[in-house]
Amino acid sequence: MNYKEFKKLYTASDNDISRAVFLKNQGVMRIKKEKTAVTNLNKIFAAVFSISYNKGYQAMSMRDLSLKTGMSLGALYSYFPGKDELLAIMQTQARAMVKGTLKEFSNANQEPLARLRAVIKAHIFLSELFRPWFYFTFMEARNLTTKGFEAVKSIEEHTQKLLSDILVRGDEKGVFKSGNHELTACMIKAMQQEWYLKRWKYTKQKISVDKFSDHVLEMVEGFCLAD
Amino acid sequence: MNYKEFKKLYTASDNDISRAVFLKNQGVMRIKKEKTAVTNLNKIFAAVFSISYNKGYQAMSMRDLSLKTGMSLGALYSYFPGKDELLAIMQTQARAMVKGTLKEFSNANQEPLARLRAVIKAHIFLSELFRPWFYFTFMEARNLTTKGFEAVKSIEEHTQKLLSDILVRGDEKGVFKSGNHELTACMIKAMQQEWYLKRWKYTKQKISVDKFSDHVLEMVEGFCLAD
DNA sequence: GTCTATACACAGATAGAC
DNA sequence: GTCTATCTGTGTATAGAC
Repeated sequence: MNYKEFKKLYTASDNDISRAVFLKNQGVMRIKKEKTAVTNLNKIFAAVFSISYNKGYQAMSMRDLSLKTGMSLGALYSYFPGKDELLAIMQTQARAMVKGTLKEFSNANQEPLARLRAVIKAHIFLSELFRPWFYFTFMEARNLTTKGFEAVKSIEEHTQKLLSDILVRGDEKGVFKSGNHELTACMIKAMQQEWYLKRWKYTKQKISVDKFSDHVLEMVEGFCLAD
Repeated sequence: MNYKEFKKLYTASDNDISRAVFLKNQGVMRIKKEKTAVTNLNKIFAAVFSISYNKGYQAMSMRDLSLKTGMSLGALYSYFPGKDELLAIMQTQARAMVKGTLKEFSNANQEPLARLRAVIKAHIFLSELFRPWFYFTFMEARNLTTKGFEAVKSIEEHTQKLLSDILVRGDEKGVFKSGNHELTACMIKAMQQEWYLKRWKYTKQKISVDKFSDHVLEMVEGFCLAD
C-alpha cells in the first residue's frame, strides 16, 4: 500500500470531522443547523491550527481566532463553552479518529507481517492526511486537564499494545524474532511520530511520505523478521 | 559504555550551566557577584522547568515564577531583561551544551561502528542527565522568534549530519550497508528523542536508560551492519 | 446566529525605597 | 540585590441589540 492507494481506501475529510464534532457536542453548542455548524467548525479548526502551529494554543487569543475566522467573539462562543473546552473537544475527536482507523486497518489483515505493515503505514498515512490534527494533538496535550492527559496516555498505550500484540503473535508463529516487543513497539511509534513532528525537515529534504514509510518498514523488518 | 560510566566521564552539572549562562550574559543582567547569580539562576531554571513542564512556558506567569523561586518580581527582572529573553537564553545554552558534548564523544572514537555507538549513547545519556533541558528545548522551540527557530533547525540538521557522516564513512569502509543514510540518521534521532519526550512511559514500564539505549543500538545495528 | 460593547481579571514590566 | 507598589495592555468571557 502506498499513500495514493490509502487515500482511495480511506476517504474521510475535514468535513467529516467537523460533522462528528457537531453531532457529539450538540449539548454544549448553541448552533442548531448542521450545515452552518459544519461550515464554521471547519473555519474554526483551520484557524486554530494555523495560529497555534507557530505560537502554541495558549498564546493564541480568542481575538486572534476571531480575526482569522472572520467571526466575532460572540459568535465563536456559541460554538464552544470556552477556550479550554475547545481544546478538549478537538483532542477527543482526534483520538477517536486515530483509534477507529487503526482498528480498521488492523482487522483487514490476518497474517502478522501483513498486519504489521498495514498498521504502521496506515498510521503514517493518516498522519499525513490529517497532519494538523496530529501535530496539534501531540503539542497541546500538556494544556489539557489531568483527566484529558490521562486519555492521551491511554491512547499512547493502546496503539503501543496494538503493535506489540502483532509482534508477539508473529514471534509465536516463527515469523518474527523474539525480543523485547514492547520496546520495539515504542521505537516504531517514535519513528511514526517523527513524520508529523518534524515535517519541515522532510519537506526541505524532499522526502515523500512513501519513501519515509518504506524506510521505517525496512528498519523494522530488518530488526524483527526471523532469519 | 553504560549510563554509570557516562556520568564518570562527563561530570557537568546544573551549576555549570548556570555559571556558563552568567558568564555569557553579564552584559544584560544587573547581578555582578557570580556566586549570587549562579545560586539564583539555579533556582530560576528549576522553577521554569517545574512550572512549564505541566502547562507550558507561555502559560507560566512571572508571578508563578516569583512564587516558586521565592524571589520577587523585581529581583527576577535583574537576572534577565524579559520573559522572552529568558526563554532565548535557556534555549541557546541548551544547544551549546548538546553540540559540545556530541563533538567530544564523536572525536574520542575513530572506527565508524565505535563512533556511531558512542554518539548515539552519549546523546541519550546526556538527555537523561539534563532531561528538563531537553524536554524544554523541544517543547518550547515554537515560542522563539524566527531567528531563534532557525537556530533550532540548524542544530537539528547538525546532529543529523553528525550521524549520517558516520554512516557514509562506514559504508565506504564496508562496515555498514549502503542505503539512504540521511533517512537512517533521522530515524536514529527520532528514537533518541523518544526517551526524553515520553519519559513518563518508560518510568511507568520500568525501562532503564541502559535498556533503552541498548535497544536503540540493536535496531540500528541490525539494520546498518554489513553482512 | 451574529454582532458590538464592555466587564473585570491578570499579564509583563518598571520605579524607587531599603 | 531585593523588595513593594503600581502602571498599562491584553486576556477570556458575557449581555443584549439586531
